[in-house]
Amino acid sequence: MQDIPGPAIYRISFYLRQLETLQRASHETVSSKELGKALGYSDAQVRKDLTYFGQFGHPGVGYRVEELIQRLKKILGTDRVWPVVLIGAGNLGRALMSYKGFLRKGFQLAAVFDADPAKVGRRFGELEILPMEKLQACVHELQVRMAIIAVTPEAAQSVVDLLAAAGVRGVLNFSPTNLKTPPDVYVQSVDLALQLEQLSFRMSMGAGPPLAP
Amino acid sequence: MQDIPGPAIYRISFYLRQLETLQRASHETVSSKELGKALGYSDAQVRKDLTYFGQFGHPGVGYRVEELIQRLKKILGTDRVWPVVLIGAGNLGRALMSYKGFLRKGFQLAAVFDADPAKVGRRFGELEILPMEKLQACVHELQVRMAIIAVTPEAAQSVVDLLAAAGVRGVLNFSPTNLKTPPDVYVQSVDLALQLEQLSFRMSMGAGPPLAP
DNA sequence: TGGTGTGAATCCTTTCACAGCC
DNA sequence: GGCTGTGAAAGGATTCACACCA
Repeated sequence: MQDIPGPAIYRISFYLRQLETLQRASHETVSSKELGKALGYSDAQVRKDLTYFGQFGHPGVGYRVEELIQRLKKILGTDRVWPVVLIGAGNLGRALMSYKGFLRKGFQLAAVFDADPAKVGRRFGELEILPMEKLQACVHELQVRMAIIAVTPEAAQSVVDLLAAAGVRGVLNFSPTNLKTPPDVYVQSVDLALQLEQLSFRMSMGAGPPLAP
Repeated sequence: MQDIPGPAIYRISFYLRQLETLQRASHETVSSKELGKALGYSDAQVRKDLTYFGQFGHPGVGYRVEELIQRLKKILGTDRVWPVVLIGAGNLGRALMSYKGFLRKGFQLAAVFDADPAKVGRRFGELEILPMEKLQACVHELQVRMAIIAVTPEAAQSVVDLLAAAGVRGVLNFSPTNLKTPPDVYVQSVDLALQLEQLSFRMSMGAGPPLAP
């Protein structure tokens, strides 16, 4: 597979999300023009993006919704269920524990950990909060490759080090800090307050049209 | 102000975050090289980004941390406190209600709304959950320009329409759906499950280095 | 020496435009 | 007619390299 623009990979997720909406509305096929319009991209952009990964379209017809969904899931690696561990059972962590959207996309919270002894042992639905000492064994046992971090920024680096050592290869980080990892561990960060800051900037500028994402 | 690359605006937020970390560690000045290294950017990138907004550096010295923080805050519009309303008091919404990071960046939750009568009236700390009927009046009264949406994807579009009509100009959307707004309303979306999906993709590809954000 | 600011050059991404297919 | 896939062209963003400054 040659090299694919970073933004295109991001858009693939949006195509999939929109296709699932179309599927619920019983659309059998969709053209690059329709798909693009729904998401604010050009038709050429849609076609180019999709052909980075293969030839999924049918000339004169468009793309078959069901077929394209299956293909994109395979590309994104969500054609199966991934076990995920969550570190940090504070306000945000607990909200993530009961967030339905993860399972819908094929991610299952397998275990939750927290360093605070006061929290360890408490149950939320299926899940009991475990002490950090059990992290390594759990990751090995359940073959966990992905983790979500929702701890304080001060603790985040040491947690990600632990995770990397235990064999985790991908981390979704909600702590507002930059994490250093070996090159074989991929970190995706979401800083909630930073998102509001971006909003504030666009508005201070006079809220024109959205610039590049 | 001429046109600034979209990614650069995003990086400005990261520069600010890193500068605040440096400030806490009592650094007086920082060079573009140091700042870039901490965040994984080149020194040229840092200088180019900053000069889109003005000339903040001191040749031979670097950038003065305190000074640059003030300048960037002004650029991002966070040199003051913005009142923000939150719509949706489900799991995620309640976590956001008590998220400390917002206030630290100059965003204050002014009110919370939910359509569910069972939730209306319940208190969390300072905040009481209000019925949707009070939204319009509240936005006017408190001069609210920004909102956070944490409702179901089905409800999100009608909520954003309400907000736009009430005068809100910026929306941070946590619902996994595409929102249509007039061009003077800016929407910043965060799809939590989509973030995991991106992680899954990178890992399926063999978890190379992070591509463009 | 150590550092910024910046035009020029390079690199990457998106759009255009059209051949080919249903 | 409608639509995809794709090489070529255009448009943006990043890096280079150097003038200039403390």
